[in-house]
Amino acid sequence: MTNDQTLATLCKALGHPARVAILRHLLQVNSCICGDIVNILPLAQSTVSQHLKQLKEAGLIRGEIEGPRICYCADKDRLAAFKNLILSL
Amino acid sequence: MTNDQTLATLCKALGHPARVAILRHLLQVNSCICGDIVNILPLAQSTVSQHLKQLKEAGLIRGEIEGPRICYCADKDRLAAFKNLILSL
DNA sequence: GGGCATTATCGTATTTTTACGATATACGAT
DNA sequence: ATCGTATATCGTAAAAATACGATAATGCCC
Repeated sequence: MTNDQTLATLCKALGHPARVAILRHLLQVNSCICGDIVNILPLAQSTVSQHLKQLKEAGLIRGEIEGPRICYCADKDRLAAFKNLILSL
Repeated sequence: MTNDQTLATLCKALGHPARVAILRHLLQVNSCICGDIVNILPLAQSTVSQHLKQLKEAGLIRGEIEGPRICYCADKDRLAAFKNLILSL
């Protein structure tokens, strides 16, 4: 994957306000909540799950199984790499 | 427009490798070429024109009429604002 | 094991994006 | 005025994104 493609992929992942909001929230609350995101956003649970999947596929967040629930958190290394790619423009 | 929405809009504009390539090229060649972009990318002229339109609508590039051709250049202020929004994450 | 809570996935409808060719528009040059 | 070049726009087809409800899957607790 070229740098341009990586950058485009990461940008695309953040190319929706809901996903920006999700990432920002995960960065704020260091403890990784998940169902709370559904409560915060005005979207159905399945829609939030889809957005989470897209962020996960882009590598911006990770999800760890924790009992019956899944605990998401931001991948700060990946975010840092994203910032560097943007700054390289 | 909230910060999240602005960030999402800018990210969406760069959420395609062709548009990343266009922006990067405009930043490299300070003189604003246009038809050259069509030669560089493996895309039809109309498709390139559409990508330019999206970048222009996001404010990342500007187009100035220069005789029969239109001269595009990157909007460095807007790009700087984008970088700041990303860094604020 | 049965029920409860949490999350993912499926199916689907609607909208948006992407890409192209064809056509229109604008301008300089002849 | 006509031609050629450069760019935008239109029309359209195919693919992808977005959103939802319904359903499945997972794991705790009784």
